[in-house]
Amino acid sequence: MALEHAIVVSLLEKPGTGYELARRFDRSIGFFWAASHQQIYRTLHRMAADGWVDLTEVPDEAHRVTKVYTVTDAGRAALGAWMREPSEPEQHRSDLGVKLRGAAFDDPAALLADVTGHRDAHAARLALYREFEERDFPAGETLDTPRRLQHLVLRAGIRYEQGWLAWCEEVLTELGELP
Amino acid sequence: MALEHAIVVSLLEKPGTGYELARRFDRSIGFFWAASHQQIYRTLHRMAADGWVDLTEVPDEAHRVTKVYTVTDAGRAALGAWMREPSEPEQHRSDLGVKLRGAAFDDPAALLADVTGHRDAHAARLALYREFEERDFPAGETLDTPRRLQHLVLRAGIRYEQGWLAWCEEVLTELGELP
DNA sequence: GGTTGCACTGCAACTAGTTGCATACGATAC
DNA sequence: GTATCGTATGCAACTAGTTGCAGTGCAACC
Repeated sequence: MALEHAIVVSLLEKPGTGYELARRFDRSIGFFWAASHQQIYRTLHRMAADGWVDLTEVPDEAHRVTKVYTVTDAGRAALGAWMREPSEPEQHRSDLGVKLRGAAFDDPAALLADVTGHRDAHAARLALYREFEERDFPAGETLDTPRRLQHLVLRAGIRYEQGWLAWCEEVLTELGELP
Repeated sequence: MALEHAIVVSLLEKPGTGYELARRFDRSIGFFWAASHQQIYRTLHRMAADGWVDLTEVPDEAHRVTKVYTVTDAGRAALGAWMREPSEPEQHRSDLGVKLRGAAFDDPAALLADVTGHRDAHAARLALYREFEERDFPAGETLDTPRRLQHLVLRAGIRYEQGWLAWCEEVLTELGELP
């Protein structure tokens, strides 16, 4: 499991509240590790109990008390230990894969709408990632280590979306050619 | 959720016992939808209660009673209904992504072993998929509809592994170039 | 003839993730 | 002035998935 670790990394990059974390998980980090706000709040409680994070109650601009979390040395050590452990190769689960095999017992054309939707979603996300790449990691520029690491993560997202997009196109072509 | 649906598809392809299903999920179907035997047994019970499958107790070669499951009309109808529903675009979760961003606060070289392991795992799986493709879907041969659909599913696996493999290589190169 | 291995089924307890709701405050909309 | 929206935190109940264990019975090993 890596939600704890993803939270540690995000808080090392910048301390923040549960709500802020939830928003980061809707964007940057969330592109390779999704989590809902309920999950985040619950995990933060556990992490605080385990001593991975400290919290300070801080009034925000609207004078309401919010809880700002910071990583402790213990949390950082736990991250280091986890980074040195081997992890499982990524495993994909594909609804469309199941549906395609199911289509042998039904009408393959019934899948056109869903595959088209996936293609569009992957295309949109790919476009977004490419924008990030152009904006944050322009070619020919020398980047420092943290930026190069961030770029690598974005590269994974780009390759991932490219792969699915190309596959969706392939499926649409094939489905169109079936009797 | 698609475990029920994946089981329906597998049982439509060929009726079988829970154990046989578990083995199929270790191979073919499992390449795009993993499930443990405990999950499968539990789900089969629920599906039988819901009338999606029928079971007949059949003695195997060793005269022990095993339960062979077959899809009912209701199960088949449920599959058809699900196939017509839109599904979520696939979402990836990557331990390595988290680790790479974490490496900014630690030693990036500590990741070399893990990334190498992922590269090897993806390369091995890609080789396996390519073997399947050459064996079952030789180029230039005309295939019937179910086979073409199966081939498309395998193509997804090939593209997926290619993508991750290329990314791992990219990461290893970059990590080697860091100060 | 005991051990090991595999086919086969399953329970119990756990962790992870989802869904739906509740609450509270300030700002902006109309 | 009240309705609605965004920030912020959280509980409760559920579904999904994992881990560890346990039992039966055949076959083959040696």
